[in-house]
Amino acid sequence: MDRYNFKKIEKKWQNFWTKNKSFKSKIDKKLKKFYCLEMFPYPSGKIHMGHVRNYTIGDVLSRYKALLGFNVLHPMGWDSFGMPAENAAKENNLHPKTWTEKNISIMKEQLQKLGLSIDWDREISTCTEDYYKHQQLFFIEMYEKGLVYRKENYVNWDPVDQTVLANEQVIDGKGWRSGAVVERKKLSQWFFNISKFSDDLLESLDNLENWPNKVKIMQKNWIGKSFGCEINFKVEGNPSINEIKCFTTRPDTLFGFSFLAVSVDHPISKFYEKDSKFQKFKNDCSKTGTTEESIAQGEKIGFKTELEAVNPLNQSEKVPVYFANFVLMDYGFGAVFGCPGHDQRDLDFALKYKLPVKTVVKPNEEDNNFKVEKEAYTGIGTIINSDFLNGLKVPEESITETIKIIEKKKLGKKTINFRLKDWGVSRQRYWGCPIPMAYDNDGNVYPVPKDKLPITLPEKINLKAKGNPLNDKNEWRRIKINGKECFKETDTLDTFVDSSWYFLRFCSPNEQNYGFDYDAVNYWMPVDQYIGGVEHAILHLLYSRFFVRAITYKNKELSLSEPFESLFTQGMVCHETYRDQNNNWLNPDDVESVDGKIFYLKNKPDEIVEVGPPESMSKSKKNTIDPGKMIESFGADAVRLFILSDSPPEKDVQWSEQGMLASFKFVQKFWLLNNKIAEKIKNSLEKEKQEGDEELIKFTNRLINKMNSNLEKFNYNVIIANMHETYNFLSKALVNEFSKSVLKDNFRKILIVMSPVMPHIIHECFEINNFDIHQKWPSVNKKYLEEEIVSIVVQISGKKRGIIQTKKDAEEKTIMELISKEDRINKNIKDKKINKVFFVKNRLINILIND
RNA sequence: GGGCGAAUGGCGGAACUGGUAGACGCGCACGACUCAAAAUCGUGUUUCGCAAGAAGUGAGAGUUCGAUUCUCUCUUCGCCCA
Repeated sequence: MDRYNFKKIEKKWQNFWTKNKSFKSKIDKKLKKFYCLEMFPYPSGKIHMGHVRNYTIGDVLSRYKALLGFNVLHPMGWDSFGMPAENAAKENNLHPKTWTEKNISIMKEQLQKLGLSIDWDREISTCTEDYYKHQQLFFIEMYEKGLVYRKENYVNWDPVDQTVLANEQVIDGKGWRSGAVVERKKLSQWFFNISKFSDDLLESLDNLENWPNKVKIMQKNWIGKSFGCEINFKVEGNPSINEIKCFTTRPDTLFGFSFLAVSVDHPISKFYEKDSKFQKFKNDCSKTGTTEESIAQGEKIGFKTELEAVNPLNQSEKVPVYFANFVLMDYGFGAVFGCPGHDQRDLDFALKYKLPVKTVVKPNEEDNNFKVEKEAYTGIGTIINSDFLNGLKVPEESITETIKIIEKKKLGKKTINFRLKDWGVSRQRYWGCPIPMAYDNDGNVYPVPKDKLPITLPEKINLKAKGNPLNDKNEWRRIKINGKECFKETDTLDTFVDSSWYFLRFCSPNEQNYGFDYDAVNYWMPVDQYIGGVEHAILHLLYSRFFVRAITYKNKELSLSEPFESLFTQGMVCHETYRDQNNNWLNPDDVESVDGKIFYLKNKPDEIVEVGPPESMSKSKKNTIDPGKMIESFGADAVRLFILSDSPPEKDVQWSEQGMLASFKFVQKFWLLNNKIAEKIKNSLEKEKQEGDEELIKFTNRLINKMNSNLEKFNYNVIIANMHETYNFLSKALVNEFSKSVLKDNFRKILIVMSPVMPHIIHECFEINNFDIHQKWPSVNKKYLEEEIVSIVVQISGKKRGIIQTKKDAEEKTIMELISKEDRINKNIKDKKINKVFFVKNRLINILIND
């Protein structure tokens, strides 16, 4: 018998699927829909193993649901705007569009070689005018609904890339791509008013029952709702400044007040603008980034004013007022009261400027002489040294009680504060969606009229210019609005905007007049299963949730609250790392080993290679495996099989050459088995009953049952184990004779349940056996799940002493009789007094004896 | 520092709702086929022990007739936030 020629057969079925548009999805209101979506890729060049894992998981689910009779939508597209295209363009003198399109065609071909059940007629690419023109209309609509605004804001400025960075793009105070130290810079920026929905975004998390808990917790922390109180501090020293308003979550520590710190952008700063020392200080502050992390870790610096703030709970106490770099204007009111005893940041500041440290909370196990010295105490405890607040339990009682007192004395009021800030969407980049706004010569802002949309990107561009290349395009910038000469906005949108609604576009990708067709979205949405990496747990998912709210806001035509009904976050694909004697990273291809213990450079046994622990595959560590090569050498079915086999999908999986080979062998073995069975079916006689029938029917039903529950629970690694079990069973069972129809029918069912994982070979098997290739998922006959003979575990005083085979549903008495006949078990009980017997039907008997 | 999660053979990992721990795969060992090797097939493989048996799911306690599973404390690791 021939070896299985995966190249020929995989190609054959991929062509078949393409030609017949086998995965084309159409709205059919009679059918139950299932929208399966994996996070779409950035077209960076070639697909990587992470993609293979992500899309294989989604494909198994899609094929399974389709076999179950769902109307499945399984689309694919490209998140194709973004900086890498611009960077690559600079390096290679290629236009970002050319570079992107080339990558898309390579990656699309690779994905097709994986045999994914994707409706390619719905392919979208966010960098095309056909996509982003709708996004511009959304922007205008959001502007009209008051969800978009412009404000001056500090941004993380990367001086090398000449761009604004989002907080998460700043790592250890440096730009994630350039590595340059990030500066603060004030720019006019466009913002989405995401904080308008803070409460809704938070509360609705509870309804997302099929989201991983950890993702919900991360989002909750990110939104960061906190209760606190705003307090008005009386200020003396300057007749123009009477009061400074602060937000605090810890009003209960007011008696520990030893300074008041305000942001350099606080309204009172205007009184100091002429002060050259203040100017210098302000300048120094701009060297710290704007992330919470860089503020927490950076040096705390202050600028002392002549002002004094009065402690509202103790009018006789006055403390100095500082400008400080760790206070941000966009949190609270740009002012905080300093309590060094119970806030580490405040303590660092107080120690530096020799301000008093007052202890007003003690841990429960300490006495009233407890004193804070080098470390602020932020834990639970009791209020001390605080006059009428003394004795209150920290934190709940002390905070609520203090707020009550403050409100009663009309010094401030209870407030809710969110950590979530509005979403700054302006990027000083060429390769993004142009923001459809314009300015006249006086700086007035106009939305681009809808009939002048879309604003398309100019094709010819000089990317080598510093800063935003669109700034130089004077001709392109001109636009007439209401007869007035205006200039287009040159900033483009954050690419997170592109991916915040692509799942809507997939519902009606060819709709020309609007971003989506209402009927289509009302039918397909929400996404029933969203699958992707946990690294997008916060931003992408939060932004998408916001976007759905923004679109449905003041819009009665769409009833959609959440974009993603269920979420599955898959683990990463890891590989060992290798380094040579000079500490250079090495490719797995350049390394070999005879015994699997000692590794050396290929063909150079003298050059020993250092083996590091498995880490997420990355180009920088060179521990990547190219999926294209793997598919080339082993075939798509084998690669799909392996990527699912070794670990549960939500956990990291380690790439293993041996595991890959084992999966390849399995496909080969299965082919031989299929041919044997095909032969056997042909030669079997149609008899009433044959010796192997019963066992085969039982096995098949159990297999389907296991497959059902493992598929529903995403235990895809166990499914592969079930497939191996099936092989082992069948190859042994073949010595028996079967009745023709029984063998045929059961083998057909077995093939169906294996088809989601290895669709190519199974379709070939269908064909060889003359089975229809359009099958339905088989149902389980529960009758065959039950055993007539069961094994009962016999425990004596909790210890396993033996196993007894008996008829199903046997009573305790019967079992005891059987035990008395089994010497090996009985010797443990005879002559002993039986205290008690625990009996679990069909499972176990536990006999407690007196020793 | 805070939050979340994990820990099972030489390795990756199974185990329903508390009821036979180690499914399945890798590796390893032995055997068959072969002049030989590869490939393939078969058998075995938690540890200690010749065996009977004993121990065993990161460590320690608790609940229970019975705990990988539930509770508490600790250790280590991972992820996220700071």
